[in-house]
Amino acid sequence: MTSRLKDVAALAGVSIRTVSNVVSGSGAVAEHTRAKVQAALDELGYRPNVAARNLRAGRTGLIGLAIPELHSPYFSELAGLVVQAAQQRSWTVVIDQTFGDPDAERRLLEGTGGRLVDGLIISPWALRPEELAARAQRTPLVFLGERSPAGLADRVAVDNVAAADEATTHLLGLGRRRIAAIGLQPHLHNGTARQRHEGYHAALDRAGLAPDPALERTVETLHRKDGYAAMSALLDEGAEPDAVFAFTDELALGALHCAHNRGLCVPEDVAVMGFDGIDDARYANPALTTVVPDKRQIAERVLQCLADRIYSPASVPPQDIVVPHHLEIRASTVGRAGESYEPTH
Amino acid sequence: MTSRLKDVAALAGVSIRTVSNVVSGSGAVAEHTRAKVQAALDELGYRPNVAARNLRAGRTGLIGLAIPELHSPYFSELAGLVVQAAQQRSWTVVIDQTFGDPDAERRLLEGTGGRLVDGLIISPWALRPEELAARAQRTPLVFLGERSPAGLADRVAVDNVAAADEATTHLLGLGRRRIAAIGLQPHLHNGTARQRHEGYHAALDRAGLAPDPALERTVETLHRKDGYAAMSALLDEGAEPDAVFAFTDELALGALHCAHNRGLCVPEDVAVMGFDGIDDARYANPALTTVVPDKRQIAERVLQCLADRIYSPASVPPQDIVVPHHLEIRASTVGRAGESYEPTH
DNA sequence: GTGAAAGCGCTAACAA
DNA sequence: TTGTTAGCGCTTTCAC
Repeated sequence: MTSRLKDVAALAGVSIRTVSNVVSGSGAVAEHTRAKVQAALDELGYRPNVAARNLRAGRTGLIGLAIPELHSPYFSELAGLVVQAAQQRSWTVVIDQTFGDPDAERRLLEGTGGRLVDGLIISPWALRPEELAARAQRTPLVFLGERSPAGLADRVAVDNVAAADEATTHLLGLGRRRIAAIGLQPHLHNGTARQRHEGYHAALDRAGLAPDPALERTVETLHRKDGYAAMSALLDEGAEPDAVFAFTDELALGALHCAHNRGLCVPEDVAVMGFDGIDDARYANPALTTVVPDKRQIAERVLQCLADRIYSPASVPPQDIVVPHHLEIRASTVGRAGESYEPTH
Repeated sequence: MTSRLKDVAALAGVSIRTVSNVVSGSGAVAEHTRAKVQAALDELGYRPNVAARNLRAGRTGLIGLAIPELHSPYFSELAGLVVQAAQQRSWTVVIDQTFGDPDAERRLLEGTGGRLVDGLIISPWALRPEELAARAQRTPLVFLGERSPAGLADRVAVDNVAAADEATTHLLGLGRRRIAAIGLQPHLHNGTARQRHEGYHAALDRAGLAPDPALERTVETLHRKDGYAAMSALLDEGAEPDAVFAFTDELALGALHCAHNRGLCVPEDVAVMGFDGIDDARYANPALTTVVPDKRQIAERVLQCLADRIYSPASVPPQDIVVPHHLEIRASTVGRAGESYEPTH
């Protein structure tokens, strides 16, 4: 069943070397010989053995993608794009889920798997910058998304502060004055929540509004249920928000569902917006206004960085790549006008 | 940087064999020696070379997961569970997206990658049963989900006919009589749509209702936008449905969004239900009634099958494993009662 | 244009 | 209990 180069060589009556040349397309082979070898190749249904190849080449052709969870729409969309982009570069992607577990992140950075991958893309979550720094020198590494300290390794992200500022400014522009923020994560050491929080404050500040602690909500994770719970608390505790800026779309969708269950009108009673630009947002009821990072470009740039690190021995200083984003305004903030919005792709 | 067994052996002043024993934990090593070796191991930061190991073992420790697209919630949830379950068995998962492309499916079945994976889990989409059969004999193979012909290889799926019947029966039980079906895919050769269609008919039949072609809608893909378009057409063409059974949750969410945009009340004017039990369904407005396959069990059984095929040379006849499902009844079909439903996890 | 052979790093059969 | 060594299948240098 499993035929090796040797078998093909024997059948074709040539040496192993010649078969190898035919398979790889390298080296010069006489047309006559090539045909003979190809016939043998086909007859035996030869498939190269990757393990042997890798051992020889010192590379595996695999790259790792470490994300908190595949299950969440933002990461699955991103992962899909990374897998696609990697394929174009003849890389195969191995996906690891860290579930926000610091030990899992640590293990991946240390490369426990034993040089399984040629490079690693990681979206850190629970690890402190110092610890990341200490471990970042093994395999080529790129920090992904908005949750990584700059200066340690290449990093690809959107400008979270600016984006959160724009989001908040959009709500302010609609005349909202009691804008809640859902998604603070003071217990985590990634910068995302902090940066979005900062942008939110900056916008309020420019509008001459003082931040109200009663309107700022901490969440444990970024799932819909946390958004739902935060919104419930906000309403129960009489914070009386007239708008909600959720730091992720999932949180926003949870908040939206809560508003719906409470019989509130969105956006009349309370406007809601999210961040991430996931597909669900477009089809929510009402459709959710959100900040959309250019995910395709994120995937592309991340792989570009990795390729540079893997193939170019010359060590360039860590790059900090900022990917564009834009606001997608829908019914959850502008109401009727957006209500009649017909989705297009 | 990259140290090999040989280096460790030299440093510890023992043979390569002893180091190997310490690393793998096999073989008996004197406590004294072990400590010495361990010290050397730590000092050099030794990491085994997987490629070499694989070459030796004749296995790569990788399994492939081929799905239409990672991007869709149903598949990303499933993929997340498969990755997790695989990890417990010390397997690493390589994800491939076929995007419903027959050539991509063909290539994967043929194992173009060259024995990269020890086994393959595939959710076929565009390939005909005959073709699947012809190619199914290379690496151990398990067909995943509801889209695979039985009898060719192991297969894990829910009972689609029964599930669709239950779904339709639920709507009939609410007094609905003009129940539309969204999600027919006569152009595809996978059985899913056909089976759900069959269950839908069976239920109508038992209720003494004749199927109305005007209520049955074909879709090109299973995305939300297709559900949206199908619902639009249904309404525009005056089919006057009082309920919609969408063959997937994504389609249902598209339909729901369309109903919302048209100002229809769900479920008063039209009840909507889906199939797949994705997380978005729970938080839709109104929350979506859906058929929930036990995804965790699907992942578990799929890996079990693969493990059996990979480790047991004895060739058992192909198994056809049916995984349980249940109806999750929410506001999109039962209205107010379910409206006050507070999500719990 | 083709063949012979070394060796990638590891495991395990055989020796001591 | 530990050392020596053959090969896993492939690529590639060196020789013809």
